[in-house]
Amino acid sequence: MSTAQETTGGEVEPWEEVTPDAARRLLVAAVEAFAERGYHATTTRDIAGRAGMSPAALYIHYKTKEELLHRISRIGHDRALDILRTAARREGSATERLADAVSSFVRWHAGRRTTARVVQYELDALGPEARAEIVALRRQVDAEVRGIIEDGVASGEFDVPDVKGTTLAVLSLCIDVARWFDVNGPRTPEEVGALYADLVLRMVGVR
Amino acid sequence: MSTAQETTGGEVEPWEEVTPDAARRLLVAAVEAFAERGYHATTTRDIAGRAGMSPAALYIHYKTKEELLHRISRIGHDRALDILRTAARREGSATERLADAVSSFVRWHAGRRTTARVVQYELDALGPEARAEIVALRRQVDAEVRGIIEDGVASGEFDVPDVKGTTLAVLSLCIDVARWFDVNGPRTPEEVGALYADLVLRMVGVR
DNA sequence: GGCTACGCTAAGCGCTCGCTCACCGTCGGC
DNA sequence: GCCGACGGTGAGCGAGCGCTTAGCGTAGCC
Repeated sequence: MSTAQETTGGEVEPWEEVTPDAARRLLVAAVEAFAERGYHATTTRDIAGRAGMSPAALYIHYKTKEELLHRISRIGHDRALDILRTAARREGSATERLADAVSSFVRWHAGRRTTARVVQYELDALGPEARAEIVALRRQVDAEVRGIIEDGVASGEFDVPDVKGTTLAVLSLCIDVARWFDVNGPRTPEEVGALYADLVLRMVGVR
Repeated sequence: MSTAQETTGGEVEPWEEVTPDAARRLLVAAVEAFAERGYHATTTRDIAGRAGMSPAALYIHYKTKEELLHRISRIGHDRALDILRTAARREGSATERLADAVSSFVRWHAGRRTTARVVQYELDALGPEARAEIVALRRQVDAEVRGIIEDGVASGEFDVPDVKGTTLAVLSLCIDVARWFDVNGPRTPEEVGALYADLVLRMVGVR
């Protein structure tokens, strides 16, 4: 069942949209470094070193260290939003769509934990304009999940007194997976996804 | 309904165990700075400045910047564990104790969000020995919550197929409050605590 | 009133940071 | 075979970092 190219930790790296090759290698190195130590504790020398280049090479492909974070955050949020949209807009009951959304969203946060960690926890390191752009994407993420829950309430599948609060809690639960998930731990991303889908269905009152 | 001394954001600051006064002022300043910008992005000059002192004054009371983080983390974890222990060991059904534990734990993460943020998200900035000490406290936190859930399963109050996984999810949900809670937002810590207690009872299958 | 102890400051050390610049090897087009 | 474009390097700049040190004001004790 193995597919495509794999890298550290068995994660597939789909940064194919980043070209040329050297720019992608730098970006992947930055994702790893930011995830491990955080944006502010990561040096440009460390990033360049992981990519097998001299410190100056970074500035051929990126204007600043912050631009690297911005690009990573943008691509990561696009991917996260894409995952939720796919689940939200497929055919099926609200129950099925919510379970699908949560399990795939969680699988992403667990399986691609390094990326998710940077995407979810390094937002504050962005400047005002870049952050505003990302915050707009996050509002769309919220809207997709809220939409499914509203559908389930309308159809009578769900029993949810506080739709906005429950949406927040569901997303919060999924996002925090990126903080605690351990690639070498006892659970696979698929197992966590299934467990969380079940827990979330309970939260919305599916009997 | 206002009580005691208040500081920025309406939070009560109970750092009374930290003496002398200058050391406490520095520590409170560090909590605010670490919460706002993160440990690595905070300078010792910034901390001292917030406390109304020169940069060198910090080193009269603390050996290093890391010692400040260690003290904050230690006191914060002690407080968090204390909150959970109190709820876990009171009289009452597992349902009542779990609801109490979650609502008070969440109230702390929301109401004292700056402290909680440092405690929960700056762990990696500690050195190996300090981190090991804190990790031991976190295992006790986990054990308290798992204990209540196990009690509920044993008494037939709860229906939980995966106790360890559910414990993890419950704690994760509560902890993540420190990431998103907004003091100027529409919800009070009490409201979030009540909402989350309800959601968690649903997660453990209380009808 | 002299003396010590203590809390604090001004100045600055050594270092590392993000980033720049002058230069170089390679490779396709003519 | 020459040339420009491109992707890369080595060296290093100015700034800001964590932290130190010499010295100063004040309060308490004899």
